[in-house]
Amino acid sequence: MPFSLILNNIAKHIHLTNDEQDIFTAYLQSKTIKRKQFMLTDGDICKYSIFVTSGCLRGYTVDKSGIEHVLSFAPPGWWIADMYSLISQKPGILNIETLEDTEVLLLSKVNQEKLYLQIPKFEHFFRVLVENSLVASQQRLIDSLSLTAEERYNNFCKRYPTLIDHLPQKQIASYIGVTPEFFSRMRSVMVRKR
Amino acid sequence: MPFSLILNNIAKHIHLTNDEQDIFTAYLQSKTIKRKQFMLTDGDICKYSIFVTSGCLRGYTVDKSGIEHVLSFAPPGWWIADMYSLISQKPGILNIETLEDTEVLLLSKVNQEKLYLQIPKFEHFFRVLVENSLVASQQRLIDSLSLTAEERYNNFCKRYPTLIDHLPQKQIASYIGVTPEFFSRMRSVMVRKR
DNA sequence: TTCTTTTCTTAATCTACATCAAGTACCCTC
DNA sequence: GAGGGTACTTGATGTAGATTAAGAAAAGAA
Repeated sequence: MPFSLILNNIAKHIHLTNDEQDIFTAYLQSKTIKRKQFMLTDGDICKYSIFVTSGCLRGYTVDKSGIEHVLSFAPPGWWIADMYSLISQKPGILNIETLEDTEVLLLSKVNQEKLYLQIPKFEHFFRVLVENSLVASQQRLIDSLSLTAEERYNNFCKRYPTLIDHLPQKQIASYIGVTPEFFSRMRSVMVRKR
Repeated sequence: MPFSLILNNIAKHIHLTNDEQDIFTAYLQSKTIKRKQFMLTDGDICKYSIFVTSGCLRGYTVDKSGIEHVLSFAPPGWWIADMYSLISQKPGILNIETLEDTEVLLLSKVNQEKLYLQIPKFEHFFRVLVENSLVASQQRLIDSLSLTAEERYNNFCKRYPTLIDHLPQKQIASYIGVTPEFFSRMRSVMVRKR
């Protein structure tokens, strides 16, 4: 069943009865997307929380000089959305794109709110989820203020071990906040150091 | 009454009966702190969410070169805590210090959890609060990746209009992520531009 | 008040990283 | 297996902001 990953994920934080599991999964919409497709683009209103069951996505913004900044990668078992737009239902600034062929489960904002009313435990689940995102986001902000590019790269390797050999270098460069040229040079220096 | 600010704050998101208000305020602990006192230091386990009723606090980390990085200011009406430590109950990395004589209300983690059980609406309230923090934190990360120091300063002025003339420049410099020297120079250039 | 400490300014020099440019190694697709 | 993107490398030069240093101004403490 395609739901085992998401249900195990939830079971880490709240216990659902079989009936509740059925209610929940009925609210989900399953989707398969080819690589390099957009699930959301700059200016869209974000209507869904996306849960990844296979493949990988990235969320990024484009600044006024046209440079892309990757905010997050979403390998299997992770959620991704434009939180600003999802909450406010105003046009967002995030682009969400598949990096390879990908399967996702969509939970619409409308269904998410029904879920809060029907099964209040989900308020708890999503609160915990958002708390963890907040901690990660704050830590990344601290890192970007206080670490060198090389240290940020080492942190990235720890945080996303499955992604390193699996992702174009320019995407990693964008995530840690340097140009692909500098990233390439930095890596060759790191290899020489050993 | 010292509770009107916090109750109005909550009323923006959930409705509480008079009884519920009483339960809630009974969980709060009121405190007055002189300026330059620490409410939390690096390595402490964070036991409280802090709500500011008057004065001002700042939360900052110190990196390995000894440089301080301000993560947030907390003027009246704002919450502040070391979220990582509060959630995990492990030693945190944040220092929380009063910038002037300050009055706060403390909600202990223990009481917060009792509140979730007794008045489940508070799950909703704190979920929304954390969601908003997450959006702000992500926006600040995007800003730090894509804007110049001058643009970040302009954003700061919009976000914290009450604080600008009221806060030592070095604190603002630390928040936007530059040295006090560079900040001073930048401001004099900005004045000349007009 | 005077003394001490902290904050702010200005200037010279330095560095991590960006930009521009050109070449090389890949895949994909037909 | 030839052509055309896209990804990666390497080098020369440019720049935002850091560092160091020293003096001026402001704010607390006594």
